[in-house]
Amino acid sequence: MTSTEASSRRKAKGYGPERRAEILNHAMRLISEHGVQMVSTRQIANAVGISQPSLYAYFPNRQALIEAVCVQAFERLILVMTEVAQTSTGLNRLKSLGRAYLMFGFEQPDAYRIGFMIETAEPLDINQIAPPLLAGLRAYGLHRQALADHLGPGRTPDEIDRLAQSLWASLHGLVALMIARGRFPWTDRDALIETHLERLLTGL
Amino acid sequence: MTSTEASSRRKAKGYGPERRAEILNHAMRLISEHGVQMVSTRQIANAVGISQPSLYAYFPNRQALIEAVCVQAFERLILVMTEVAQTSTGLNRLKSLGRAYLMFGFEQPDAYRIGFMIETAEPLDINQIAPPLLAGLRAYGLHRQALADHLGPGRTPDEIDRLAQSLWASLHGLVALMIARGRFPWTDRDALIETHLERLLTGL
DNA sequence: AATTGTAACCTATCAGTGATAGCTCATCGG
DNA sequence: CCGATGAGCTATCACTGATAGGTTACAATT
Repeated sequence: MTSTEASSRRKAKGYGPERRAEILNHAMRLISEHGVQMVSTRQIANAVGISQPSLYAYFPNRQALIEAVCVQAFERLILVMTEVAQTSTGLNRLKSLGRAYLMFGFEQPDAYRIGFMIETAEPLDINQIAPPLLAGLRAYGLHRQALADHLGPGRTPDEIDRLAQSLWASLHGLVALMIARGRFPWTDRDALIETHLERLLTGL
Repeated sequence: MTSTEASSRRKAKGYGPERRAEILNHAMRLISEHGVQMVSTRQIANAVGISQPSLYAYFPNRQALIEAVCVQAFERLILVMTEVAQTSTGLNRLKSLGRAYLMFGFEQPDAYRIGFMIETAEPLDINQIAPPLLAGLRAYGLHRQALADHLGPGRTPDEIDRLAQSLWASLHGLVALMIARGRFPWTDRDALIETHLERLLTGL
């Protein structure tokens, strides 16, 4: 109903970028509905109203399409985190960012899944930087910057990286595990979130 | 070279359980070499020296075969964690368990993926949970018990659950994120592991 | 207004995938 | 020696991601 089949035999030409965005939106919806493994290029093309090979005019292969979907999801988190980062400082900012990150995951599990839980392929070429990695770096960068600001000078970049990545991974772990194992007898979510943040930030 | 092709046109009959184990061993080797997504049922059957449909006499489908491989891997995790749990006590035991858990994830990423990262729509009924998930639950049980032992009496079960789940999620986060985002510029893995364990256990 | 070049789109097809149907023949109890 | 059993096989299915090459819409040029 919502996704109209191609009524005419051939879909009108779409201006490059617009059609690309159209493909991404349909792909994101289908993936969040059925899971990335269950969505084929033919299903995506059919939803858009074009033929399956036409996708390959916009993406070199299926993997690249999936990665482009991930980039969109990252953008949403970056927006939220950027806003939160401007409302506080120091340890409070770090905690608020963490809480915003967790809440984003719980409230928009589909976006979170696509952004952080769908695996990307191993590097084909070391020199080529994949877009999802760049988008992920931006989100992580906000978090790392907040940590660096709180810790103050006198820390090596490597030390900051280790702490930032450990903290980042711990935040991810709670969201990812609660999404992937929603049937597990978790304790009260809000209490668990506060315990998690409290434990992670003590001693910093 | 290592995997002998079927020399005769037809492979001699194998006694059920032995052939099943033979299939699992070849599948485990192929998966560890090429990754679970890159191994087809035909490749597995070819390595064993039987036809591809013959696999379906031992496993209802490919997913069941993969899960059986993971159960083997998980048995090793539980074995390692059980041994570790007996060689130390208190905080050291908790730390050793965490380290063993992390190393398992890094060394058996495919087994880890299926056990902890692939989402399931399975029923809550404990008797119908897929074997790999049960193995994961058993591992969590060892972890929670070690934490309870360390904390000693005077803690409510709910308090123990919150701490155990927060800690477990943090461990999971590091493995899951490093598996799912192998392209991210992580700091030195061993140093990151130690920093992670150190941070998670301070204050307990 | 007709022409032409570009590129967006198509159909047809490929090799490879997981899975099923149905035949064959090795093995063993009688 | 002979049937029954079942482990193994070949043939085939529907579907996947991807490629080759023809077709047509559209804008720019004449």
